[in-house]
Amino acid sequence: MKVVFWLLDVNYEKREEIPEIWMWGINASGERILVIDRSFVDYFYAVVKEDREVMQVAEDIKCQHHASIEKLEIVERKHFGKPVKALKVYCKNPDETAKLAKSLRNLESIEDCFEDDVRFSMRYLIDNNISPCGWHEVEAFEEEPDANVSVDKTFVAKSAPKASEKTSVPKLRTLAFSIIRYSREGSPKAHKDPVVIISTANSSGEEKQFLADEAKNDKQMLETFIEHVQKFNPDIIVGYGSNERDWPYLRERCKKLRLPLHVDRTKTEPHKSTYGHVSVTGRANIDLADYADEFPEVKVKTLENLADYLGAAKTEKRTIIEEIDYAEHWESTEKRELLKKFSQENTRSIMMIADAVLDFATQLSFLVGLPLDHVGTAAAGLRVEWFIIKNTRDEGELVPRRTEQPYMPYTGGIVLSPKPGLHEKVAVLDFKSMYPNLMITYNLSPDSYVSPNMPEPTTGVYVAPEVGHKFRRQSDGFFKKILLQLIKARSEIRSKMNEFSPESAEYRVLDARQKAVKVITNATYGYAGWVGARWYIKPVAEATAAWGRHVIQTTIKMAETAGLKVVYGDTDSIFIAYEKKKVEQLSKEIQAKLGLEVELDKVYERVFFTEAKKRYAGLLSDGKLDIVGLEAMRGDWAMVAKTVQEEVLTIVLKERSPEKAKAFVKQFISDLRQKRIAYHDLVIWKTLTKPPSEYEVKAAHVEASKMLKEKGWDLTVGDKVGYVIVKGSGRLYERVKPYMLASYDEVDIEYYVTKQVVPAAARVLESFGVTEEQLLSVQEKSEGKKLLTDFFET
DNA sequence: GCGTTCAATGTACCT
DNA sequence: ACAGGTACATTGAACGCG
Repeated sequence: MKVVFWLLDVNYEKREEIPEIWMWGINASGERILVIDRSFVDYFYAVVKEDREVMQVAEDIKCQHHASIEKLEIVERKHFGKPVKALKVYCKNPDETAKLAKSLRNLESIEDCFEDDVRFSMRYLIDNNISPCGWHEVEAFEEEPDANVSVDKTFVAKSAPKASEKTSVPKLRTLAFSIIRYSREGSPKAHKDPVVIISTANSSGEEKQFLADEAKNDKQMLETFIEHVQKFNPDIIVGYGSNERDWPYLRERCKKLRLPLHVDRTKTEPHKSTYGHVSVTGRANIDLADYADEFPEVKVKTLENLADYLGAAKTEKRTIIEEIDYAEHWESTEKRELLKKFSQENTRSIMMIADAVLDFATQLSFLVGLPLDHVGTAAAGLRVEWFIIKNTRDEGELVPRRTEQPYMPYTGGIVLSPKPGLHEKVAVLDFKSMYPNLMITYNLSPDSYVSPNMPEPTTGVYVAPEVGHKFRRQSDGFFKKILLQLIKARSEIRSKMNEFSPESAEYRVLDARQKAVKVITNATYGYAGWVGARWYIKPVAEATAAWGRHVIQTTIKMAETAGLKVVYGDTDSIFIAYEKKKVEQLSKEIQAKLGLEVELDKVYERVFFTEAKKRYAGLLSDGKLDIVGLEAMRGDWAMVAKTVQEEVLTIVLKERSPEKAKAFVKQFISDLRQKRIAYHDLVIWKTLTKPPSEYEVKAAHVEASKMLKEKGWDLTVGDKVGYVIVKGSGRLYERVKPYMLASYDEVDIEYYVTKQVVPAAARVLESFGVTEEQLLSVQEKSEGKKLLTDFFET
């Protein structure tokens, strides 16, 4: 019978020594099904040395390793575009593929072995062109389901599944959860500290909370929670920080309580995979923290901040309870209610983020071919890499091994020094997807690179400016093929989007898909220059950047020749005085001369530059302000400084009144000194980028993290530390306190005045002759009427 | 011995 | 654990002065 299913998860099991691929899916009628394929045989490639007789080498190996080799084929493949003869070695036991490859690699007749590092289940997906989060068809027969497997039906595949045309996404059951752990002092430890609250919410709109008993025993609660998961039987489980915190804690806690944490579909427990995610067999476990980078506007990526950004704040003002106060809240009858409410709110926030992110996650998984639970934890470079692996199969290109490479930096894009001050009517012209298009135009790819010791092809080469790297003109490299395919796909998706209303499910899915395509397209250049890339060839990235410099420099010259003043530019954009006709004409000329598309990205009514690069603010015709690079956009400045700077920019750009801005700043400083500003707005957040012991100099946020550690609160690399500066003497790092451990009275307000608010404001106002001293002076005359004495203020 | 100078360190941003 | 280019605050040792 023909079975059609949408692939949710895949894993590999071995039953009676037979390797099985298990595909967990959903069929068109919404049944949860398992499709088992017992026919797939793992393999790897052994590339034979050029001077060796391939047949002979094959015979020798077959004899020598007949016990572990299922079969052996002689094949033609490519390695960085170069044709090679290889043996495709099929292995009886997938668990021993790498071992066998390792021993063959030592053979004198073998150059190297490849793809033994592609895991069995990924091998299966790639070879059969199966995409997670996509629909497939398979000839199969139904089998009696295993008692330990919770699905509606189980099938055994008679042949490999085939991708289907269907592009919809089935209705998925999603369960969100968050936990509250009780700890009297410091970070909770699973061996002693119980989980006291688990809050859940699901895609059917139900919310359920589980509580420990009065003696804080959590065993029964955990049991009920596990039952609840099984009963709802979700396809997707979402949490925030769940891979690093919740799952490991629940696992350890359950182990201690001798309770099997059976939340999956096969009665096994969540397990940490090599990719860093926690895998729940038969479901997709997703840690939404892995998608927090999708929201760069949110600087401190707490659950609350993300939810607020996504619109939670509009509905209701929540009370945030710090982890440090959980125990106290649990102990008090009234406060416990607040804690319960807070916990449920957290889960609601998780659901909200899931709504904002899951379409994208699904489409990314479908595009790059990594299972839904892997794709989130996979770093950008690995997402690109799996996409390449999936899409170079038909090329016959072997997947290179990851090798240790020396890091050699190279020159990147050009940044122009801005013309400081205010400018009226400035157009921003930029090249559409400049790097991907350069890679297409000049065939920049790992397999089309012509190294200095290679003979130049008769059909000619492209020679990159400045750096001189050569790439063959004829026969497209796989980067070019892939990028063309991606760009075409995106424009097709975007035109299809027009057929639907922006509110429809179809539109949402398509939008998520075009976003996924864009992400992979734009990351390809970065991938090319990444030393850790399997297909790392430095000249590919270096030549791309060199062509980019050539293009932007040519563009600048053409603009100037056309009589257009260039005010600023960065990598793939130029800011020019806006003269409609001339700019339109220029765009056409650039397109004709360079073969790349330029776009009039925006026109600023007015734009402000300091002398620094990468920092400016522009006013758009709809009254919106674009602030770029300045303190107001940074996460490591106190809110007081950011809001003041934003207001200053607004006044200066909209009203052109530095005087008014100055008055505003002075008023604000006065308010600040009178403590009329929220304590929260004084907190400074900085990331701990390495273990505290590895810092070479003392730093405020590191000292703050040490103080937290003293109190038992562990922070790990990547965490943000929130601190305030308190009164006292000595270096800054000697006057720091974690914000939860300090009070307003201790705060050194003058630090915030002189080192946060004034510098942020002066960054803008100094261009207009307003000095830091003037902002700090108390008796300044208003309305801009300056007295002689104003110039002598200190 | 003390204040000043400046390269190094560290973080976060832009395209 | 995608690239390079850039700004800026703070540290801490070298430096200059006397």
